[in-house]
Amino acid sequence: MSHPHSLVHFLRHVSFPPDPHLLPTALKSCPTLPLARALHATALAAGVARDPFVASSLLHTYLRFGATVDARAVFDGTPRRTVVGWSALVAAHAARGDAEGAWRLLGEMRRGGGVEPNVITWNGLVSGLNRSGRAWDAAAALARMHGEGLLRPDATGVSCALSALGDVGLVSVGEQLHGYALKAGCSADACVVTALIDMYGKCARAGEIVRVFDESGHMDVASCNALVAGLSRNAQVSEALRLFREFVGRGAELNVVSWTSIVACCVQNGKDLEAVELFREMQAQGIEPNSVTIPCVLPAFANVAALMHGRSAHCFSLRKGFLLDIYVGSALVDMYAKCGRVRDARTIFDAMPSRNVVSWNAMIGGYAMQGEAVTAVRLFHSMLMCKQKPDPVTFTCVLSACTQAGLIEEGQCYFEEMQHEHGVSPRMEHYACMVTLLGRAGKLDEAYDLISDMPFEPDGCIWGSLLGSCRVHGNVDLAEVAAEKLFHLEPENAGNYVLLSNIYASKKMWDGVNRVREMMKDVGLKKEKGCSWIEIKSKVHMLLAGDDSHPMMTAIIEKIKQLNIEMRRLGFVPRTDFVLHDVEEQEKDDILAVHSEKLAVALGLISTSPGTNLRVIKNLRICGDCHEAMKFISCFEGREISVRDTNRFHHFRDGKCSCGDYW
DNA sequence: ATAGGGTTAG
Repeated sequence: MSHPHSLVHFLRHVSFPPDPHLLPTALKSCPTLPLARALHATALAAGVARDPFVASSLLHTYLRFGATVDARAVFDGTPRRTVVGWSALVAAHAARGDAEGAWRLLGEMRRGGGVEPNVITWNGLVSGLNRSGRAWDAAAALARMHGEGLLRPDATGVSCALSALGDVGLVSVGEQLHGYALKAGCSADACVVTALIDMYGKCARAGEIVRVFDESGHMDVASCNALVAGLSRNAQVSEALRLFREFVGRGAELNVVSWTSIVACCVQNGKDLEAVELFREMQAQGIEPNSVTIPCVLPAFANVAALMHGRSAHCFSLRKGFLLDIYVGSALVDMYAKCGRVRDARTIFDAMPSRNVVSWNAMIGGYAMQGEAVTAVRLFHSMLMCKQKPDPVTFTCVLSACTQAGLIEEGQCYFEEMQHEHGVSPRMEHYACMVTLLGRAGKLDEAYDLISDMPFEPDGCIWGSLLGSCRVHGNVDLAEVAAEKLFHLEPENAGNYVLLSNIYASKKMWDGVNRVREMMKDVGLKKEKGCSWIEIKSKVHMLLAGDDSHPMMTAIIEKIKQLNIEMRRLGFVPRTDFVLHDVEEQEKDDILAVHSEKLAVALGLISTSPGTNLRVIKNLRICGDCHEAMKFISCFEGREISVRDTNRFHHFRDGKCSCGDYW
């Protein structure tokens, strides 16, 4: 039966009536709805459509293609309408999210058909509603099943309902169901245990998930997986890793879902290098990644710019046919864009068989990150032409593109259009983009007015953006306003004090400088550790500011010293004003020397052959001094260097940067 | 005819 087409061909062209024993087999493997209809016509012509086996096959085949009307017509023509057919119809309506239709059928079967629903009918209803995202209806259906007093929900129904409750965060109902499962004696069922772990995990009850798992007392792989996912959701990455290692050690039969879960867990909790390592280990264990694993691991490659790993995931996906998958495609677009290969990203994007809002956002965001604002905006218009509805993320991408390129009127235009033409209310990040857009262009008062008119409380990013712009344009008054808010919102953020101090210093307002310095002594400051990644010969190196643990650190420092001498000789002046002011003047050079992006570039210079391009990723924004230094190094060493900071890409070449120093 | 676990953009 591997060639249904030939079978259909046979059935249509034989000169004697088709065998009712053959039709169900043909229907079972029938690949399309039109062919099913053709087979139905054949059956009618041959007078066998009412044969119980043929009719049942027709019913299920129509339901498989979602053709509920055809299915119902066939069912009504059936001599004896049994609970099996009714159940299938109810489940199909529920699975399409048609709760009302499903309930109507349930009533019809009892009154019109004189058939009582059984536990399978109810379970099918709960399960279908759950899968179609009608969580409330699913919970209500289970409650009613219980309320009817005739049927006790079994493990299947409880599992489905728990799954639905987790999705909408109805933990109190979930707890009641947990209690029912204990009473009904199905709380040890493997599916119920897994569903409980899943439900508690989605409702932020990290303690409960471990308790349920421990009490279950046996190692079911799906429960293990739910546990890892639950811990991941609740940011307990070390606990998840510890348990995963324990499962491996105890010889649990972990599958591709288990490995995908732990990889996803690491990626979602900022442990990119661990994710890369686990992905490698999974394959060493003989578990082959599938089309879910790939989009899980790709962000890890993107975050540390592991282009070679990303490329091999691309090739693997190509061989496996995963490029047809919208998740895989979107994640590849994002990965290439974040590795600075926006053209490769575009190739993937153009070849995708279908695109959703995530795919478009990834591509538009990719251009924005490159500072290719015009292309980003053009693509946004193509998106609208393709009838793809934009979402809040789309506008974050479009507005940030405008910000990078100083497209002020355009940005303001999209900010208006977003609200009035696309019905997207501005969120914090949209205001942050607008404040940056106006502030960079020197329209500080307009930026301040916008903040004042915000319908909700501005956060630290908003005021931080204003403060940064005040630094660029030397506005002390607004800087003091912004800084006061920031000292309140994020008192431990060292950068804010430094910025304000720098603004005072640039105006020679030494009283202000001293005042800020005093404040810094009083509060416990937290500086986020600068961290950069560079991929050299398929290996990703991580370099931390002020950390000398890299095995090649002596050579790296030597290289930086040598570069500093050359820079000095050629008239390059270090921008020491980007350093914290609580550092003695003579130390400033040394502090600057260990910014992580410089360590990464130095390592790249001494580990690759002359002329090789270098790609560095950094967890903070690049500082002005490093920006100048990169320009110099690109020229002096004859290298192309790209640095992706939290904001965008900087491509250094022949002493110039692609951002045109506007950042 | 019904069941539980992993996925992409900012």
